[in-house]
Amino acid sequence: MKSSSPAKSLSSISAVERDTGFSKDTLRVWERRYGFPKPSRDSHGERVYPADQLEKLRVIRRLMDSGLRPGKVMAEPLRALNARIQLLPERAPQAEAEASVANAVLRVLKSHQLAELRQLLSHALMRLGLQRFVMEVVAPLNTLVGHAWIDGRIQIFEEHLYAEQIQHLLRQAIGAMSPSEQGPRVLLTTLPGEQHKLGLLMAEVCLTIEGAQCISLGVQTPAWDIVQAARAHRVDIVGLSFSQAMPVNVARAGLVDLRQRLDRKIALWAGGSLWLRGRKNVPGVTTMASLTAIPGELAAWRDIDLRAAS
Amino acid sequence: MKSSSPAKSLSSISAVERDTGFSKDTLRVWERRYGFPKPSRDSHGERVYPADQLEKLRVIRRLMDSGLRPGKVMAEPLRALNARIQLLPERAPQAEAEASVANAVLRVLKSHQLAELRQLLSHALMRLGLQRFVMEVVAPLNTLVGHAWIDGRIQIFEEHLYAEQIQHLLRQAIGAMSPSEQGPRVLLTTLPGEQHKLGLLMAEVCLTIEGAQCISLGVQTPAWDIVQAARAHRVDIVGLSFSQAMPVNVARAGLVDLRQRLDRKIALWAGGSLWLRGRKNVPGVTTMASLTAIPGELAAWRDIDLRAAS
DNA sequence: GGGAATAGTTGTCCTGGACAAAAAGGCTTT
DNA sequence: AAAGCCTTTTTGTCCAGGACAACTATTCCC
Repeated sequence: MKSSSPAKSLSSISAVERDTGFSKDTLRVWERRYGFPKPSRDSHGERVYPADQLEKLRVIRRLMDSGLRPGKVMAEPLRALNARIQLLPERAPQAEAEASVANAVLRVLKSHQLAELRQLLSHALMRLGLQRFVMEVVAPLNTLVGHAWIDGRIQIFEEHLYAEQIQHLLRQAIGAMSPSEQGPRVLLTTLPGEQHKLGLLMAEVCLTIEGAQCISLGVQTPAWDIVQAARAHRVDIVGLSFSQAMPVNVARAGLVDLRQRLDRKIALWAGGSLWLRGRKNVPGVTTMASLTAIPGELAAWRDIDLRAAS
Repeated sequence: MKSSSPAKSLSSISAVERDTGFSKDTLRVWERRYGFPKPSRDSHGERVYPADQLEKLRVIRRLMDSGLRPGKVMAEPLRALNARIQLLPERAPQAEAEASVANAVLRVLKSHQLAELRQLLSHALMRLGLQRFVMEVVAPLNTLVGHAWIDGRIQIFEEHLYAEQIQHLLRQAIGAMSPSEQGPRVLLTTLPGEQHKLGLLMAEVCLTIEGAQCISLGVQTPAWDIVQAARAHRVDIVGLSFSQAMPVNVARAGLVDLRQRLDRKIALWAGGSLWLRGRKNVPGVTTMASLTAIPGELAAWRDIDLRAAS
């Protein structure tokens, strides 16, 4: 459908930055190097981006998130870029039962029926129980939804809506559990730059089920404040969540820094899908690629703690 | 308690941008014009900001938010700026009872007793009811906590913990309300750059109480995606939340842009504490400085809608 | 085949200049 | 005193083009 609006929408460089997430510096240097985007200029000589270039930039964003480099894609016409998206490696399907739930969620998400989405998710929660729901449905769904966005099968706002609903569900579940009084005290948060909240919430669910006392600070707490909070709340463990979005070396540097400043007695755990790749461990930090590792690590911690106390 | 800053905490210009909200361009031009901030340079010649300058920048942010201009404050030493802050008209909490709740929350927050904090908040919620709790306790508390952070009376992690607890409470409350089937459909989110979620949640509570159907996308949705979502979900109203953290002109530019792209029939509402200052309205956008304005605006919308239908 | 060295790619930071939008100040008129 | 209008000052954002470290791809050698 060709938009019938006669007014051609033009965007300033800051509007493009807001919409695409590419910084002004990046947009300017691309223009210099690759000749795209090539905005026209207004009377003051400032860049003015037409709508079609903005659209191409959005496609480029998707391709880059799937690993392509700008030099390759910038020169190609929009048609070729769309073809490339089709060729992206297909996702490996999950196990049978969970795959059907996941696909149903994706379908409902695309049909924009909020009530159905809520019902579907809470029904799965009831059927499987909280722990299995988180580990077998939510965790795979997160990556599935992420990939579906790159493929263009769903849009950003649909991903946002999904994340919001899951958050609602998990928070209610956490609230319904009575907080333990005796398990290890765990401080949960992410480092600055890591915005993904779902990983944190899933970890909180699993930890609480296993009898830990969770103190969540939400996302993006600077290292120094984590140290302060750990001291103030006298926690036993500091747990950090990392998504794929964060560069491995940034994460690693943050962990080394934090480990150095944190009291030796406090355990430092790093979880999240980031640790699927990159095998090198940070000394003094326990990394977990999956939520399923949590019960085992908690048991190990209890064991060590018991021995230290005796 | 004036906590000593981390021994040698140095920040890059992008870290300062993230922490203070002042753009890199602004920070550089201030250095050129006023001689402050005056970062040292690393081996590459790149700016490196010491912690005390960052602290002064945060105080400046607070003073500018209350109307002072940079030329005035930049030259003064930190001591004088803190004195100025004392003179600012502190927004008096509404009534006696709520003020005592607010102070109690602040005190418990600083004593790091999570259980007491939870109990205090949920007790206030029970006593006042959801609507009064949100309007008379949570809203003033948000600004109080924000100010206390700038003044150094509480630390970042304490603010994070507060926000996290409120979020838990409000989400549970929203989940407990049965969604309406017939009220106006409202899409809720924030523009990129605005990370504060509490304002959004408070709005969702008030709107749901008044019988609207809320569809929340969480924070930071690009304008283009808001337009797509509004169309897909056939909403009547798009509601955006803005905190003090966002520069007024950035917010205004975003609203103008969005209003232009959004279907004329869809109402655009902008709420949040940002609109306390800055009186000029954006044409075609309804701005609300307080949650208390929501019922009235909803009634007005229903009135107009009824008339349009007949 | 694996690992190290080399060559290309890419985002962010730098300087210093320019200018429009907004605010303040001065002045006259109701 | 309040309201309007003009001038001056203040202030944030944009521009160009250069530099460079961090990253990725490729080649070469064992």
